[in-house]
Amino acid sequence: MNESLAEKGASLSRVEQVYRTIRENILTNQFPPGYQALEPEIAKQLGVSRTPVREALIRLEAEKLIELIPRRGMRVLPLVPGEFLQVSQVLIALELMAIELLADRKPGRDMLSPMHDALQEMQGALEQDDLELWAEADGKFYRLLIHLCGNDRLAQIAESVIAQTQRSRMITLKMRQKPTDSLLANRNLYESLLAGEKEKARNEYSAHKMEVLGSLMDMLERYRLPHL
Amino acid sequence: MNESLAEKGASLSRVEQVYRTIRENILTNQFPPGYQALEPEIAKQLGVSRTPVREALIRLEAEKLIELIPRRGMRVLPLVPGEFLQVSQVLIALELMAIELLADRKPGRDMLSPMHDALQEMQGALEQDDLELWAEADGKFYRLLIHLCGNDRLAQIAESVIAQTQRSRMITLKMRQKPTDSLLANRNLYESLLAGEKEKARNEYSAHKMEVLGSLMDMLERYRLPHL
DNA sequence: GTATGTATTTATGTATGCATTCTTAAGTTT
DNA sequence: AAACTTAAGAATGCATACATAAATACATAC
Repeated sequence: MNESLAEKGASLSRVEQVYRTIRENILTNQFPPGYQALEPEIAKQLGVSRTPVREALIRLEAEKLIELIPRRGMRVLPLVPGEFLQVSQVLIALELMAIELLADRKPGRDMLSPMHDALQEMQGALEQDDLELWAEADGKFYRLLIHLCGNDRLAQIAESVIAQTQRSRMITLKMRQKPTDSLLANRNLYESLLAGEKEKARNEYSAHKMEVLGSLMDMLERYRLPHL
Repeated sequence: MNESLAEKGASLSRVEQVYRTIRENILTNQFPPGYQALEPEIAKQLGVSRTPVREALIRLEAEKLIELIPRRGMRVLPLVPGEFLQVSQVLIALELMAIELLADRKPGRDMLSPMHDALQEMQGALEQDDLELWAEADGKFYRLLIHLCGNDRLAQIAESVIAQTQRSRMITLKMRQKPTDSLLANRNLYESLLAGEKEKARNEYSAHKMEVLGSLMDMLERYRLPHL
């Protein structure tokens, strides 16, 4: 698993440290979907008492990253395809709003420059055929969208939703064909935002995302993945 | 405050009971925005130890209903107008998606009948000039929308967002003029959904909601409400 | 009266204790 | 061998204990 928390910076509360550690383990798939662990187990591993572990688990459960089952401890929540679809739809809803809000801010080149950078990264990754890198840049691009729109609450909720699908993303990554079209779609989105063409941005995003999602769902069915 | 939990049905865990009690107190404004209370206080009031109180508070904090400040206990989160706007935008984003999803399901009269009932209730309330009743029916209408769209995750997140603005709604209720136009807009939305006219439904909803939200924000500014 | 320093109180973060109840293992019966 | 019973073990839910650190009260000095 992970190192004991003993050596970690003592500035943070134990709960916070436990929380972060477990969360990280989930997002990096070290605790894969379905992984189970008991409170005392985790507590011993991390060298703390059950109390902070418990409180951290409650937070993680509220974020829908795990579920707490009496007497079987925590269980990393797998996403069955239907759930993956639902979570993705939520994210799309939020990103659509983010596009709307960002467009309304009439952002200049300076404001959007981080997104431009992300686009460059995506292109670079594509040229090197580095899928991982591409995914990272793509993720960055949309995360920027969310954070630049000016609605912190939206950003925060979106981040939580992203966390829930993080692993799935990594898994489905390999199932997709080369994401050349995605780069193009993102470029178009970027340009539309810069030009302040709200409707265009919305439509482009919507069409592209729905299509990607649709093909992804097909894949899941074809490969009969029981969960993500 | 509230009755001790001693007499409550023992079927639920203490954490759950504490959680529900506090949540209810917040939503009904018995714990108004800014209200503060210390863990030991709450524990004594409810007749339990600090442990379940603590765990309940963590959950409420995750839902953004309260914040936990070291040494000052829990504090019911007030919404400054800017935050109210943001939360409302999130809800709009989700409801827009719900409309899209529901429309795609090609719902028949039977499926939508609860929404129709809510419309009737709104009309009745309007005729009796009963604002409270109207608000309740209006809330029911949109909650149905959310729950009928088939996306449970969306519904759940939306519910949490609604909870955050519940109080604000009740307060701003009195500031608005008679919501005749809202009834009309809701009727139109209902009809469009029934007719499967997705675009129309989206646009109607969007236009109406944005307008109401805009005028509400104006009011808040005019009346200089510091928070909700 | 204001300011400074000290003592006291007390809320919190975390650990530990304990009864309950589920799980699992062992043993027994058919 | 399968099914049922019973006993042991252990995780949980909650209560309690305790050290720490902040807040408050109080006393003293200016």
